[in-house]
Amino acid sequence: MQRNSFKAIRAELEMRISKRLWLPGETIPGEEALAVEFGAARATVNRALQELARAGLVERKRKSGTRVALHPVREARYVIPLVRAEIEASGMTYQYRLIGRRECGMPDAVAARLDVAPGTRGLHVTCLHHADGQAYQYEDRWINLDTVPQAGAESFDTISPNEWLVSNAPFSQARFSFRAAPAEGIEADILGLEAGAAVFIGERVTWLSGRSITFVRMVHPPSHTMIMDV
Amino acid sequence: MQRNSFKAIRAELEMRISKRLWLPGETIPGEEALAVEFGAARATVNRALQELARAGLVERKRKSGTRVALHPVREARYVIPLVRAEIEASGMTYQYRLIGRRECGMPDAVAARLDVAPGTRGLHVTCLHHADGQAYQYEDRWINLDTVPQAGAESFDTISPNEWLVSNAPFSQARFSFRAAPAEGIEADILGLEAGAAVFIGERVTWLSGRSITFVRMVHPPSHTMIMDV
DNA sequence: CAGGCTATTATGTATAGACATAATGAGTCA
DNA sequence: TGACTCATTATGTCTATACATAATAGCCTG
Repeated sequence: MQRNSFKAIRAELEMRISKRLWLPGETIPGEEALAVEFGAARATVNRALQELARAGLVERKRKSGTRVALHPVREARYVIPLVRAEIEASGMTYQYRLIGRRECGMPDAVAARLDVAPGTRGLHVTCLHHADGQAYQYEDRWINLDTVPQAGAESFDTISPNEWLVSNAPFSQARFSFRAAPAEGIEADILGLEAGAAVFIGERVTWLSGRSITFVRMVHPPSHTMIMDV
Repeated sequence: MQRNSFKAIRAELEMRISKRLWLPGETIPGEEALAVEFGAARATVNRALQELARAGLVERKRKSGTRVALHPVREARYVIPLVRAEIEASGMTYQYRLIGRRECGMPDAVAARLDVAPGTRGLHVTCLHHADGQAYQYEDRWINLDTVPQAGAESFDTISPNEWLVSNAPFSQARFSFRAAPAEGIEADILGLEAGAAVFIGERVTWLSGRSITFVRMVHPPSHTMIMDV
């Protein structure tokens, strides 16, 4: 790593912030000044600062300058899972079973999540992912056929919509949510749980350049733990 | 947005990928060619492509070029929460209550998580975070006094260990886990839930350059949803 | 033909200079 | 006093050029 590379500068600034040479809330020197200090071009310092801002370590505003974030927000990485890979990576055998597949009007709640007019037709697919013969995840998915019309031609008999979409419908934005809830009706039946058992529910909506792709609800039995490393 | 800005170029390329004008696995034109096509400098195209690569839509390799990702493995950002900020950001009033604070030997399970000898002394703090008067999170934390001795001098009467540590003990690594579980004993009592209610449990261990700092178990009542945006 | 060297190529990074844009604050006018 | 205008300032972006670097393909050598 070069002495004046944007990476070196970024690392140096990161160090000053973590060692509290610059306190949270404090305004740090401007790009011009830092460029002089590091003997680099302003564009280089700019790149380093932009990355720090993206990482949440500093906040930048035109005219007022760059300040150290008050609560140095760290970001964790969470890799969006391909269920099959997730299961096979832990040495278990993966099995997939399609439960239902139907093209029909979306319920209002789903249409709202996908930001389409109420009643818009979509593809509704439900299926089950097994790990070593045990139910691992129940997947309840709606696909927006306006954005992913090719999905209409897919049976999902042997390939899960999770896997198919990963390969066929890239996305640029996503919103995840996770929560605990008591198992209810169909979900409890399918997962083989008693009603009220604490299930782990993940929901996800994905978008590509402003157009919604899919909304999925993933239900895991109580033993499931989601792990994230930073 | 300018016609030839890196954002416009990024959006156009994103569109071509989403509309499958360029198929997954396909090599797209080089920076030079795209620069000519868009009437922009190569650096501008480079910036657009780098962002797409960071977003996981394309894969770039020197000499071989840029290809549309086969399995767009994307990583989500998960911001490590400062409970108070999280609550206040949603317009609710925050309230903190210390439940217990004791310096004593760690249970084996905790010592193992913190990677210290069984029986090592640590600071055990339990407390409750309220949002608009409702129990929001029960926090059960062990602090490694070998790495953070200053914590021993802190009463945690008015400032939560979460907040204190964020400001006083930076970390370099962390491992999170999340799961759903039935509420048990003390936790159920404190959160005012019936035994067996589905609670959302987060656990986190943080480290600074190979030395463990703290292990925390955070229990949320069933209504809680954790949201993550990409 | 194996093994290693070399030229080629596409991306990666740095630079100086220029102009764009948002936010601020000072000055102006009613 | 208040509302408006305008200059100032720091960041945001773009360009043209140059050189760095990783990976590949092909060539040479033993």
